Amino acid sequence: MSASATQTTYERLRASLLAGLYRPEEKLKISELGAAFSVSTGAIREALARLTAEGLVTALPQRGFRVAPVSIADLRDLTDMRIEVETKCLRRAIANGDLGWETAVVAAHHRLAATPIAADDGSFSPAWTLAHGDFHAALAQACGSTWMLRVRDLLSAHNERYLDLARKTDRGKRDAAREHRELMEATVARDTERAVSIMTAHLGKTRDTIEAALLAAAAMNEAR
Amino acid sequence: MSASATQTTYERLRASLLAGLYRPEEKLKISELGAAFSVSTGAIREALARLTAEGLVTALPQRGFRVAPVSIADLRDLTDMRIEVETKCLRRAIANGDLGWETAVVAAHHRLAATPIAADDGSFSPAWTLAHGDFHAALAQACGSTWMLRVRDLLSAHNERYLDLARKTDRGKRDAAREHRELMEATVARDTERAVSIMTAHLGKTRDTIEAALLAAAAMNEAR
DNA sequence: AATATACTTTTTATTGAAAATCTATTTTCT
DNA sequence: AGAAAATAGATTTTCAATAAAAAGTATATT
Repeated sequence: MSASATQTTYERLRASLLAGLYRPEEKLKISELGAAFSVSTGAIREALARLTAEGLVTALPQRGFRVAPVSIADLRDLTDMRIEVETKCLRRAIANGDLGWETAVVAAHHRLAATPIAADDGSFSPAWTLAHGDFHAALAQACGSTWMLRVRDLLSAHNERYLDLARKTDRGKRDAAREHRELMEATVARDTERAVSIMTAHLGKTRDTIEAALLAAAAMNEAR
Repeated sequence: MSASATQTTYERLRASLLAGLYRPEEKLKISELGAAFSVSTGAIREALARLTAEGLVTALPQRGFRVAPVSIADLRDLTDMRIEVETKCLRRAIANGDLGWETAVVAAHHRLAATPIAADDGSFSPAWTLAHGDFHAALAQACGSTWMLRVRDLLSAHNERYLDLARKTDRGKRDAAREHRELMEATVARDTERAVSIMTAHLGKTRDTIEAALLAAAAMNEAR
């Protein structure tokens, strides 16, 4: 095995979290996780410590770890920030990006467009989720700022968690494929203002969709 | 003891790191740290894991932990990002902030202005460093966005590390006290554009000062 | 019936030592 | 001499046992 156990445990746990395998505020019992991943509690603890620093997990001293909570307020705040950062990245990438970057964007879009959005059970397919994340990452990549990309990654991770919560709603009511295509086209055409405006609208729509899903879920819970 | 051992260890280690107690790229030996803080390797490991997620420490699997490197390129990138985020926070804070916030800004400035900048050995005094950090934090506080503040904190932490590297240079050549006072005045007067422009200049000057110090240090190393 | 108290169980926190891995040095061979 | 291999030493990683704390449960008390 190349990487260490703690490293792989961290990655696996993070992936599970982003895939929505655990519900928000659910308690993450160290020994259970250890059993599930078949590593010692030490490794789990270390992974959880890192996830805590990322904000994906909250730690209460002497009281263990929980999945970070979600809320509509946080989603809105997160999206505001994402719009700031993603558009800033996009502007800089369009200004700085070379042909290699352009090619990567086109490639990532092609893969995204060719990947079926829905899995058998009606939720987002994992392949689509991956391709979608990669496409957005590809757009930002040439921004030339390590710090911007780092913050972008952090925000994306948190957004992915929300995306997953909304994975059974509203799909198809919006033409996400078209939004992505237009975003790609404007970017490759180096039409900065158009690309930024599409991106802003795209992120806003995503927020609205998730918000609706969260409200629907809350209403369901209310009427249990 | 109120908090847990891992928690306090994390905080202590982080403070040491921000205070520049360990040099960039210095190896952080787990057992040594354990002896220094008199806790077990597990606690150290957990603290280091969190610091790794924050980017203050780098982890090489099977090869331990090191203090994150510094570079002029990173400083520039960091400062660019800081200017983006700090000004965005400031704009929003000036728009949203209530009297309580205004009061906190004035108070933080008063403390900063009244704290001697230099310690006996000529470096920044810890009290000044603290007051300085608090003043800048106070300015941003009312921005109304948790995410923005979170990112701001992250960037500030990294900046503090750089500040410390420059702590023996150039102090006095610039009138930081005046910059701070003008920043406070423009903010309290709700003069957004003026405050933003002072902030931008302030962060830029800080970067230049640190850059000069880094170059000087590199030259010294060259000619060892 | 509601609250308080003592007891039990579960879970977290912490430790130190064993196992695995790396680094530097020495030795061997071409 | 220079490269490859072996060895020894140091360090990291992992683990499982112990201690401490919190949560839960049942019993007693007001």
